[in-house]
Parts: sequence; C-alpha cells; structure tokens
Amino acid sequence: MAFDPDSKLSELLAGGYHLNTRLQALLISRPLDRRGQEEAMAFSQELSRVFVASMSMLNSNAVAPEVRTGNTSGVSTPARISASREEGLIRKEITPSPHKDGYQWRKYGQKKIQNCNFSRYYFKCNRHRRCEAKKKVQQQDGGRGRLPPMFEVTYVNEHTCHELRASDDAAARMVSPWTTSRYHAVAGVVDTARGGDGGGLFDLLPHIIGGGCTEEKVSCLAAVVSGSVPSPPPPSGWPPAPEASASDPGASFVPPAASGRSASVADDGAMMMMMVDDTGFSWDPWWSFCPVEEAAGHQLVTNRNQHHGHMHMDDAGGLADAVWPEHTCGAWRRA
DNA sequence: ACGATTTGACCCTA
DNA sequence: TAGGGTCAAATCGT
Repeated sequence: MAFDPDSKLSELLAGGYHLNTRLQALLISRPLDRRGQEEAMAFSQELSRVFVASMSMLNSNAVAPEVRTGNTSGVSTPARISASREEGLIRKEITPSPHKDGYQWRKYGQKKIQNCNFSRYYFKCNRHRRCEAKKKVQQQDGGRGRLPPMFEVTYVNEHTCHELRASDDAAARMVSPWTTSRYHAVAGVVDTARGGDGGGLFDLLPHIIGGGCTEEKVSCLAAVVSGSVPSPPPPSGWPPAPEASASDPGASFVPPAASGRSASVADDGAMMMMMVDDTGFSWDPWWSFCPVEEAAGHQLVTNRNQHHGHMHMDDAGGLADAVWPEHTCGAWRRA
C-alpha cells in the first residue's frame, strides 16, 4: 500500500485538533476533580504524542530515513527518531524511558537476540484488542557505568485504538431501539443541563436511570452521551474506579474494571454496562444501557487466561441493532 | 478470581 | 537451518 506522508500528516494534525477541542470541552464543562485532571492529562499526553509524531514525519520528509537528529536532554523525549515509509509504518526511537509513551502495552514475548547482551521485549497495544500497534524494546549495549541505559524502541503499525474505541462508542448508541431511546432521553437531559446551569439534571435523571442518582452517574452519562469519553482513555481513571462511588454505596455504580467482568446495575436495576465487541466476544469495557430484565438473574460467562471473557454469542454480526438484546441474553447464562 | 508476566515451543522467513 | 517473532500454558501478583 502506498504511503502518503502528506495525507498522513494532515490526518495526524486533524486528530490533534480534535483532541484539543475535546480537551477544551472537558476544561469548560465542569470544575476538574482528580479524575477530570487525569482525563485532561491523558488528552494532553495524546496531544504531545501527535506533536512528536508530526515532527517525526516532517523530519522524515526532510532527511533520509537513517539520518537522525540528536537529543541530550535525558528525559522521555525520544533521543533519536527515524521513520520508515515501508508498509506497516516502522518507527524507531532511542530513549532512556522506553515505557513512557502514553500508551498501555502488554508484553507478549521476550527473546535473547544474538550478539546482544540484553533480551528483546515484545509488546502489543493493550488499549484495544484489535489495535495492531506493537513495539519492540531492546536495551542497547554500552549503557553501563554512569550513563543511563538507552533503549531502542521499534514501533510497528499505527495505533488504531482511538478509532476502534470511537466506533465501539458509536456502536453503543446504535443498539436496540430501547437502548437508543434511553440514550436519547439521557442525551436530552444532559444537553439541557449543559445549556443551562445544570441544576435540573439531578432532578430529571433519576426518572431515566433510576434512583440513587449521583454525580458519578451523571458525569459518566454525560461523558458517554456527549461523546467525550476519552478516546483513547487515560491509562487509569477511566472507567472510574469502583471506589469513586464508595461514598454512595447505595448507588452501586461500579463500572467494569477489567475485561471479562460483568458490569453492575444501578440500584433500581435500570442501567448496566457490559463489554462486547463486533466479533461477538467480550473485551474492553465500553458503555451502554440495557433493560435489566434481560440480564437479571444471569451471569457473565468468562474464561481464564489471555482470552478472558471469551463468550461467543452468535455469528449474526455482533452489534447490529436488532440483535443486541439477543446478544445480551446470549452473553449471560442463568446463574 | 483475574489480569499481567514469564517462558518454552512453535512458526516463518531468509 | 538459524534466528527473529509470536503463541499460549504456566505462573505470579494483587
């Protein structure tokens, strides 16, 4: 496939602009609590990454791929950057901090490499199962003594987790008519509240999502409905940790903390979240609402090991509107 | 119990 | 066939 650096750069910058817009929306929407700050920091980190990638692309346009620029700051900024226009988009960095790149990675291999004193480590992006971004980390020989060790990090494939997350989010709004109408109802309330002083929100939302309406619920709903769910989400803090609602135990608003887990239900049982992807398997958490009657008395099926939460529902296309309730029921078994 | 990591085996390619 | 890359069962950590 041909690689067009100009359109890629344009795409990158457009993404950066979009990120900034969302960061601004986050900053003006409400006073920032700790989680808000984490979200803002995640956006900021993502923006930094966009800048670095953009500069990398500009550099690669100006110089031959193997001509690298130096950096002696000793911080997480890549000391040297090179970019390849080969298919698969390979990018190399020499850095003292190979793990601080704003993404979540899962190690999937380690190999002793010939003529290298250190093993090579293999990582995959852990933000979305279908994100094909990978990286290899190889500590360089000669980094001993007083000098900090340096690592060559080879990135393979661009992150697609942002788009995958966004499409998951979009799919969440296209589920069953029941769900869609509930989304719209919540959206209307949230929009109304945002347009005004927000004072009516706590009065209205309980009629939609049930009693025990907490700020936690409202902010999460607002995030979902307004599309400001971080994409990609920060490494931590989203979904909010269960303890975030500890002050309101009656609400039991506990978002799924990990893949393969069932979600919880609001205290009247009107709302729940679960994790499904378009392959029919349960994976990263995303947010949706579902009539509790379909899930009551059921339990999410999970397996152990890397493929936690494997639960094949059917081959009817995953998240198509009409089959959502069916999928939901297929994903649950009688307790 | 479950997510993350380790690590030997296997696969692919030059 | 050797070496690099990936898989996946076993193990670890919380």
